[in-house]
Amino acid sequence: MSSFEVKNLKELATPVPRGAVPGQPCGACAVRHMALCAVLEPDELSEMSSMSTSIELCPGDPLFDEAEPAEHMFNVTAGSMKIYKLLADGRRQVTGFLFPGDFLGLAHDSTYAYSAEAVTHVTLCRFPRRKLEGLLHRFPKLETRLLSMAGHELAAAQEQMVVLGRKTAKEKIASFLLSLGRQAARRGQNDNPVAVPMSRADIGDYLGLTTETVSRTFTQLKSSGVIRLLSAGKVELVDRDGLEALAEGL
Amino acid sequence: MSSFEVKNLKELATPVPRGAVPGQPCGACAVRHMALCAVLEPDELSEMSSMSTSIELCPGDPLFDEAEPAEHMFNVTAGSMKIYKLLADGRRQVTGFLFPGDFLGLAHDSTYAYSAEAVTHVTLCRFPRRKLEGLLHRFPKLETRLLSMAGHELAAAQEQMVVLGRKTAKEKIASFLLSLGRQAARRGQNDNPVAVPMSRADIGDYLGLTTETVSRTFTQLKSSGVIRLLSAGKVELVDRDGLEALAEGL
DNA sequence: CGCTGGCCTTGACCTACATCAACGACCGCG
DNA sequence: CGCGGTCGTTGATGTAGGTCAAGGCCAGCG
Repeated sequence: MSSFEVKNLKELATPVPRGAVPGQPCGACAVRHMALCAVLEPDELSEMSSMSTSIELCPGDPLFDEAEPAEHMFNVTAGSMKIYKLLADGRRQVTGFLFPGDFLGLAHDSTYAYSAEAVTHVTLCRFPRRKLEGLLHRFPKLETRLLSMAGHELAAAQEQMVVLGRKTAKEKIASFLLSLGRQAARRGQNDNPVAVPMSRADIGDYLGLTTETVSRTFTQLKSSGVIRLLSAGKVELVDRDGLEALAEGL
Repeated sequence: MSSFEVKNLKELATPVPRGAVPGQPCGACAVRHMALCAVLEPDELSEMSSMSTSIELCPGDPLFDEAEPAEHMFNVTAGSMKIYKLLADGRRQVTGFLFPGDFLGLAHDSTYAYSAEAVTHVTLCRFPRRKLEGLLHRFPKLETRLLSMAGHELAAAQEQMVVLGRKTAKEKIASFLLSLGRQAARRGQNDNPVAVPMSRADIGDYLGLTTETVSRTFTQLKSSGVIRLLSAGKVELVDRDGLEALAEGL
């Protein structure tokens, strides 16, 4: 059994409905109700499905790089990804983590505005950009849906600016854990213990901290009893109210 | 002559085409080609115009507050605004500055996700949210346009995350000045010297710094000869290449 | 079954920026 | 014309978090 398949099985072993099984039609997709395509009727869906390809990535695999021509758009169906931007000297800012149902590839000009890379084993639907844009025009409700998703992302981006610009390390980590929990709950997954599939380095690059500070802050929260660090990247939120107070600096 | 009118005259005295004159039809609007309504035909435009009201604000006037029911959407036609979020203890993060042509009021649920306040004297078009949403559905190209504007904002938000999370004070200020210049150029205004209408405190709250650090960094950039501080909130970018190098940390 | 290479954690030290405080410039106002 | 308030600048000092360095833990592999 190859290492790839082991990883795959691990993913599938989680107790939660996962995304599209490659080769299966969209109708069976576990994340359709959260994804862009949630608003489509069966016949419209099959049209959208006919222009999509299923993609799989292993942890660390890049999906695309910043400034590359944006020829595709994607929908995450299982696993988690990170998107990030780099400075010339290698400093990195992770601008978001993506989970099943999330859309990926909105580019305001013809190139990607950020790089995207798999955090866990990931499956995605891939759409040729041009074709999907055509579909958006033929099905305005798809465009409405995308606008609403973009509005969500914009609000999340502004919230993240507050975290980056005005919160302390402890507040940042507390906010991060709560936000992971909320996102998991929205997808109908376990939000306690919450899955933290990304590395300390990724978390640091998301919150504007170093891995050392992330690590220290985790142990600090653990020592004060508001969280417990479990194995396999799970964190138990022991005192959610306390965590919420910490996140707001109260 | 009231102080309000004096301020108004000051605004109008700038050498650049300003926004809508209250009472004038949209057809005469100086920022229409950059605004949401750019894509409408004259008859469609008059329909949109018929649901809009013209609004004026003096510096410091609030337009709406975070968490307030989002009953309107707006289009800035002249002047500049700031949008921001507050933490419980009063820490503030300015998430953006808005200029003529910018759209304002995208709320993902029924309440505003941030507060908005005038920086200079400002004029806006105000649309009832429900009516504008109806128009979006009747004119899908309006929705396409809004989606494209949201994509721009999303890209800008991600760029700002890099600034907040990974740049030093000097890099932040350099990036900020260049970004102000680019935005001014896009609106066809002077980008050198660039207008910096907001206070040091606002800049600090935008960049995740204190007013003291903003001030010190300005004088540092001035001393090293890359900028000159002129009167009336103008900054001359003496060495734009140098500033660009600084902004990227080179 | 011991080696190797990622991650994560912990410790000692340092620095960029915050904080606290004073003061100058400007402006509308009495 | 002198007064008070706001805003910006500058200086002295403090500190949160960065940097540098050393192990610890664990999984995959020879």
